[in-house]
Amino acid sequence: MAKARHSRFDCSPGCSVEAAIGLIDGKWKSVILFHLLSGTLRFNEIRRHIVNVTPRMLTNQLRELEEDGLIVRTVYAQVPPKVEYSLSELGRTMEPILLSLKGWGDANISLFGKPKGHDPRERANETQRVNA
Amino acid sequence: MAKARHSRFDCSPGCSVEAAIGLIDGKWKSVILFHLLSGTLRFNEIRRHIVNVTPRMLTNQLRELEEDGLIVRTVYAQVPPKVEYSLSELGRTMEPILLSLKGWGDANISLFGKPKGHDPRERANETQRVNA
DNA sequence: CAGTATCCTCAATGATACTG
DNA sequence: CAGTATCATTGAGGATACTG
Repeated sequence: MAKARHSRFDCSPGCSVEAAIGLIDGKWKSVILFHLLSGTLRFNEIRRHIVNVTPRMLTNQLRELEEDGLIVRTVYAQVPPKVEYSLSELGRTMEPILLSLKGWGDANISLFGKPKGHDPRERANETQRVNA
Repeated sequence: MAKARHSRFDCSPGCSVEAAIGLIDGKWKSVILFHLLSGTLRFNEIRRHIVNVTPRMLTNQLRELEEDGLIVRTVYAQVPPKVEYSLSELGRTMEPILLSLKGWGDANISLFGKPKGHDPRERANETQRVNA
Protein backbone atom coordinates (compact mmCIF):
# COMPACT_ATOMS: atom_id res chain seq x y z
CA MET A 1 0.00 0.00 0.00
CA ALA A 2 1.00 3.51 -0.29
CA LYS A 3 -1.09 6.40 -1.40
CA ALA A 4 -4.30 6.84 0.51
CA ARG A 5 -3.24 6.19 4.05
CA HIS A 6 -6.23 5.11 6.11
CA SER A 7 -9.10 6.26 3.96
CA ARG A 8 -12.59 6.08 5.36
CA PHE A 9 -13.23 2.53 6.57
CA ASP A 10 -16.96 2.70 5.94
CA CYS A 11 -16.60 -0.59 4.16
CA SER A 12 -17.32 -3.95 5.58
CA PRO A 13 -15.87 -6.19 6.87
CA GLY A 14 -12.46 -6.10 5.28
CA CYS A 15 -12.23 -2.54 6.51
CA SER A 16 -10.66 -3.53 9.78
CA VAL A 17 -7.97 -5.37 7.89
CA GLU A 18 -7.40 -2.31 5.77
CA ALA A 19 -7.23 -0.15 8.86
CA ALA A 20 -4.55 -2.33 10.36
CA ILE A 21 -2.29 -2.65 7.35
CA GLY A 22 -2.86 1.01 6.63
CA LEU A 23 -0.80 1.79 9.68
CA ILE A 24 2.11 -0.45 8.76
CA ASP A 25 2.32 0.24 5.08
CA GLY A 26 5.19 2.50 4.27
CA LYS A 27 8.27 0.67 3.26
CA TRP A 28 9.94 0.54 6.66
CA LYS A 29 7.23 0.82 9.26
CA SER A 30 6.65 -2.80 10.07
CA VAL A 31 10.37 -3.40 10.39
CA ILE A 32 10.79 -0.40 12.65
CA LEU A 33 7.98 -1.58 14.88
CA PHE A 34 9.42 -5.06 14.93
CA HIS A 35 12.79 -3.83 16.12
CA LEU A 36 11.16 -1.69 18.78
CA LEU A 37 9.54 -4.82 20.19
CA SER A 38 12.92 -5.57 21.73
CA GLY A 39 13.05 -2.24 23.47
CA THR A 40 13.82 1.44 23.13
CA LEU A 41 16.13 2.52 20.34
CA ARG A 42 17.81 5.72 19.32
CA PHE A 43 17.62 7.17 15.83
CA ASN A 44 20.95 5.93 14.63
CA GLU A 45 20.48 2.59 16.27
CA ILE A 46 17.44 2.05 14.12
CA ARG A 47 19.41 3.18 11.10
CA ARG A 48 21.98 0.54 11.82
CA HIS A 49 19.31 -2.11 12.19
CA ILE A 50 17.73 -1.26 8.88
CA VAL A 51 20.27 -1.20 6.11
CA ASN A 52 19.78 1.25 3.29
CA VAL A 53 17.23 3.47 4.92
CA THR A 54 18.05 7.11 4.40
CA PRO A 55 17.77 9.57 7.30
CA ARG A 56 15.00 11.33 5.47
CA MET A 57 12.89 8.21 5.10
CA LEU A 58 13.56 7.06 8.61
CA THR A 59 12.47 10.41 10.02
CA ASN A 60 9.45 10.31 7.79
CA GLN A 61 8.31 6.87 8.85
CA LEU A 62 8.99 7.54 12.51
CA ARG A 63 6.93 10.71 12.37
CA GLU A 64 3.99 8.91 10.85
CA LEU A 65 4.18 6.12 13.38
CA GLU A 66 4.24 8.75 16.10
CA GLU A 67 1.26 10.58 14.62
CA ASP A 68 -0.61 7.32 14.49
CA GLY A 69 0.11 6.83 18.16
CA LEU A 70 2.11 3.67 17.72
CA ILE A 71 5.43 4.92 19.01
CA VAL A 72 6.64 7.46 21.52
CA ARG A 73 9.44 9.87 20.77
CA THR A 74 11.42 11.14 23.70
CA VAL A 75 13.82 14.03 23.30
CA TYR A 76 16.44 14.60 25.96
CA ALA A 77 17.45 18.22 26.31
CA GLN A 78 21.14 17.72 26.02
CA VAL A 79 24.05 18.19 23.67
CA PRO A 80 24.70 16.18 21.64
CA PRO A 81 21.03 15.40 21.13
CA LYS A 82 19.58 12.17 22.36
CA VAL A 83 16.26 10.97 21.02
CA GLU A 84 14.68 7.68 21.94
CA TYR A 85 11.92 5.80 20.23
CA SER A 86 9.78 3.19 21.89
CA LEU A 87 6.48 1.49 21.33
CA SER A 88 3.46 3.16 22.86
CA GLU A 89 0.88 1.09 24.64
CA LEU A 90 -1.10 0.99 21.41
CA GLY A 91 2.01 0.08 19.50
CA ARG A 92 2.59 -2.85 21.80
CA THR A 93 -0.85 -4.19 20.91
CA MET A 94 0.51 -4.76 17.43
CA GLU A 95 2.88 -7.39 18.70
CA PRO A 96 0.73 -10.32 17.48
CA ILE A 97 0.72 -8.84 14.00
CA LEU A 98 4.44 -8.24 14.00
CA LEU A 99 5.20 -11.68 15.36
CA SER A 100 2.96 -13.43 12.86
CA LEU A 101 4.66 -11.52 10.06
CA LYS A 102 8.05 -12.46 11.42
CA GLY A 103 7.00 -16.07 11.88
CA TRP A 104 5.67 -16.33 8.36
CA GLY A 105 8.74 -14.71 6.92
CA ASP A 106 11.08 -17.00 8.81
CA ALA A 107 9.16 -20.05 7.68
CA ASN A 108 8.99 -19.04 4.05
CA ILE A 109 11.97 -16.85 3.35
CA SER A 110 13.62 -19.63 1.42
CA LEU A 111 10.97 -19.13 -1.24
CA PHE A 112 12.34 -15.72 -2.05
CA GLY A 113 15.84 -16.60 -3.07
CA LYS A 114 15.34 -14.97 -6.42
CA PRO A 115 12.72 -12.28 -6.27
CA LYS A 116 10.45 -12.32 -9.26
CA GLY A 117 9.57 -8.69 -9.44
CA HIS A 118 6.27 -9.20 -11.20
CA ASP A 119 7.61 -8.69 -14.65
CA PRO A 120 4.81 -9.71 -17.01
CA ARG A 121 7.34 -11.07 -19.49
CA GLU A 122 8.60 -13.63 -17.03
CA ARG A 123 5.20 -14.60 -15.85
CA ALA A 124 4.92 -18.19 -14.75
CA ASN A 125 1.25 -18.69 -15.28
CA GLU A 126 -0.19 -21.01 -12.71
CA THR A 127 -3.79 -20.54 -13.73
CA GLN A 128 -5.83 -23.72 -13.78
CA ARG A 129 -7.88 -24.32 -16.87
CA VAL A 130 -10.95 -26.44 -16.46
CA ASN A 131 -13.21 -27.74 -19.18
CA ALA A 132 -16.80 -26.95 -18.44
CA MET B 1 4.90 -0.08 1.08
CA ALA B 2 4.82 -0.05 -2.60
CA LYS B 3 7.73 0.27 -4.90
CA ALA B 4 10.42 -2.35 -4.55
CA ARG B 5 8.38 -5.47 -4.00
CA HIS B 6 10.43 -8.07 -2.22
CA SER B 7 13.93 -6.76 -2.66
CA ARG B 8 16.84 -8.93 -1.63
CA PHE B 9 16.34 -9.92 2.02
CA ASP B 10 20.03 -10.19 2.77
CA CYS B 11 19.36 -8.07 5.80
CA SER B 12 18.86 -9.31 9.28
CA PRO B 13 16.67 -10.03 11.12
CA GLY B 14 13.89 -7.66 10.14
CA CYS B 15 14.18 -9.09 6.67
CA SER B 16 11.68 -11.82 7.32
CA VAL B 17 9.17 -9.20 8.40
CA GLU B 18 9.86 -7.27 5.23
CA ALA B 19 9.44 -10.41 3.19
CA ALA B 20 6.05 -11.07 4.68
CA ILE B 21 4.58 -7.58 4.34
CA GLY B 22 6.16 -7.34 0.93
CA LEU B 23 3.64 -9.88 -0.26
CA ILE B 24 0.63 -8.13 1.18
CA ASP B 25 1.46 -4.57 0.39
CA GLY B 26 -0.48 -3.27 -2.52
CA LYS B 27 -3.59 -1.43 -1.56
CA TRP B 28 -5.99 -4.34 -1.77
CA LYS B 29 -4.02 -7.51 -1.31
CA SER B 30 -4.55 -8.11 2.37
CA VAL B 31 -8.25 -7.51 2.03
CA ILE B 32 -8.50 -9.85 -0.93
CA LEU B 33 -6.68 -12.57 0.97
CA PHE B 34 -8.86 -11.99 3.98
CA HIS B 35 -12.04 -12.44 1.98
CA LEU B 36 -10.67 -15.57 0.38
CA LEU B 37 -10.22 -17.07 3.83
CA SER B 38 -13.95 -17.70 3.75
CA GLY B 39 -13.74 -19.63 0.53
CA THR B 40 -13.53 -19.43 -3.23
CA LEU B 41 -14.76 -16.28 -4.89
CA ARG B 42 -15.34 -15.15 -8.44
CA PHE B 43 -13.95 -11.94 -9.88
CA ASN B 44 -17.08 -9.88 -9.55
CA GLU B 45 -17.83 -11.31 -6.14
CA ILE B 46 -14.55 -9.90 -4.93
CA ARG B 47 -15.39 -6.60 -6.59
CA ARG B 48 -18.60 -6.46 -4.64
CA HIS B 49 -16.80 -7.23 -1.42
CA ILE B 50 -14.31 -4.47 -1.93
CA VAL B 51 -15.98 -1.20 -2.69
CA ASN B 52 -14.25 1.23 -5.00
CA VAL B 53 -11.74 -1.15 -6.47
CA THR B 54 -11.51 -0.75 -10.23
CA PRO B 55 -11.37 -3.83 -12.43
CA ARG B 56 -7.90 -2.86 -13.49
CA MET B 57 -6.58 -2.73 -9.96
CA LEU B 58 -8.35 -5.89 -8.94
CA THR B 59 -6.89 -7.80 -11.88
CA ASN B 60 -3.53 -6.34 -11.08
CA GLN B 61 -3.54 -7.34 -7.42
CA LEU B 62 -4.94 -10.78 -8.17
CA ARG B 63 -2.22 -11.39 -10.72
CA GLU B 64 0.52 -10.46 -8.29
CA LEU B 65 -0.96 -12.65 -5.59
CA GLU B 66 -1.08 -15.47 -8.09
CA GLU B 67 2.51 -14.89 -9.16
CA ASP B 68 3.56 -14.94 -5.55
CA GLY B 69 1.86 -18.28 -5.18
CA LEU B 70 -0.65 -17.13 -2.60
CA ILE B 71 -3.79 -17.70 -4.61
CA VAL B 72 -4.97 -20.06 -7.31
CA ARG B 73 -6.84 -18.86 -10.35
CA THR B 74 -9.15 -21.35 -12.00
CA VAL B 75 -10.63 -20.64 -15.40
CA TYR B 76 -13.64 -22.64 -16.54
CA ALA B 77 -13.82 -23.04 -20.28
CA GLN B 78 -17.37 -21.85 -20.73
CA VAL B 79 -19.39 -18.91 -21.93
CA PRO B 80 -19.94 -16.63 -20.21
CA PRO B 81 -16.54 -16.94 -18.57
CA LYS B 82 -16.24 -18.21 -15.04
CA VAL B 83 -13.08 -17.59 -13.09
CA GLU B 84 -12.59 -18.60 -9.50
CA TYR B 85 -9.99 -17.43 -7.04
CA SER B 86 -9.01 -19.32 -3.94
CA LEU B 87 -6.16 -19.42 -1.48
CA SER B 88 -3.31 -21.75 -2.34
CA GLU B 89 -1.80 -23.89 0.35
CA LEU B 90 0.83 -21.24 0.87
CA GLY B 91 -1.84 -18.58 0.95
CA ARG B 92 -3.63 -20.42 3.68
CA THR B 93 -0.49 -20.27 5.81
CA MET B 94 -1.03 -16.54 5.95
CA GLU B 95 -4.18 -16.99 7.94
CA PRO B 96 -2.54 -16.08 11.26
CA ILE B 97 -1.33 -12.81 9.77
CA LEU B 98 -4.68 -12.00 8.26
CA LEU B 99 -6.53 -12.84 11.45
CA SER B 100 -4.22 -10.80 13.62
CA LEU B 101 -4.68 -7.84 11.29
CA LYS B 102 -8.41 -8.30 11.39
CA GLY B 103 -8.39 -8.67 15.15
CA TRP B 104 -6.34 -5.56 15.67
CA GLY B 105 -8.48 -3.58 13.29
CA ASP B 106 -11.69 -4.66 14.96
CA ALA B 107 -10.32 -3.76 18.37
CA ASN B 108 -9.03 -0.37 17.32
CA ILE B 109 -11.15 0.79 14.45
CA SER B 110 -12.88 3.31 16.66
CA LEU B 111 -9.62 5.22 16.75
CA PHE B 112 -9.89 6.00 13.10
CA GLY B 113 -13.16 7.84 12.98
CA LYS B 114 -11.55 10.81 11.35
CA PRO B 115 -8.46 9.82 9.49
CA LYS B 116 -5.57 12.19 9.99
CA GLY B 117 -3.81 11.82 6.71
CA HIS B 118 -0.44 12.87 8.04
CA ASP B 119 -0.77 16.48 7.12
CA PRO B 120 2.15 18.27 8.73
CA ARG B 121 0.04 21.35 9.39
CA GLU B 122 -2.30 19.42 11.62
CA ARG B 123 0.41 17.57 13.40
CA ALA B 124 -0.40 16.72 16.97
CA ASN B 125 3.08 16.42 18.34
CA GLU B 126 3.26 13.83 21.08
CA THR B 127 6.99 13.99 21.53
CA GLN B 128 8.16 13.84 25.12
CA ARG B 129 10.70 16.45 26.14
CA VAL B 130 12.98 15.49 28.96
CA ASN B 131 15.48 17.71 30.74
CA ALA B 132 18.83 16.01 30.88
C1' DC C 1 -18.52 -12.27 -16.81
C1' DA C 2 -14.07 -11.14 -16.51
C1' DG C 3 -11.41 -8.76 -17.83
C1' DT C 4 -8.07 -5.04 -21.44
C1' DA C 5 -6.49 -0.78 -23.13
C1' DT C 6 -4.94 4.06 -22.43
C1' DC C 7 -3.86 7.92 -20.31
C1' DC C 8 -2.65 10.44 -16.27
C1' DT C 9 -1.44 12.06 -11.59
C1' DC C 10 0.84 12.48 -7.57
C1' DA C 11 2.57 10.65 -3.41
C1' DA C 12 5.98 7.60 -1.84
C1' DT C 13 10.69 6.84 -2.05
C1' DG C 14 15.40 7.92 -3.11
C1' DA C 15 20.05 10.72 -3.60
C1' DT C 16 22.77 14.09 -1.94
C1' DA C 17 24.23 17.70 0.83
C1' DC C 18 23.95 20.47 4.79
C1' DT C 19 23.13 21.76 10.17
C1' DG C 20 21.81 23.01 15.31
C1' DC D 1 23.64 12.83 17.19
C1' DA D 2 19.58 13.49 14.99
C1' DG D 3 17.98 15.24 11.99
C1' DT D 4 16.60 19.17 7.45
C1' DA D 5 16.53 20.85 2.90
C1' DT D 6 16.21 20.17 -2.15
C1' DC D 7 15.68 17.97 -6.13
C1' DA D 8 14.50 14.11 -8.97
C1' DT D 9 12.21 9.81 -10.09
C1' DT D 10 8.88 6.28 -10.88
C1' DG D 11 5.51 3.36 -10.61
C1' DA D 12 1.44 2.33 -7.88
C1' DG D 13 -2.90 3.58 -8.19
C1' DG D 14 -6.96 5.84 -10.42
C1' DA D 15 -10.45 7.27 -14.35
C1' DT D 16 -12.64 5.98 -18.20
C1' DA D 17 -13.86 3.37 -22.04
C1' DC D 18 -13.96 -0.82 -24.56
C1' DT D 19 -14.27 -6.31 -25.48
C1' DG D 20 -14.11 -11.72 -26.26
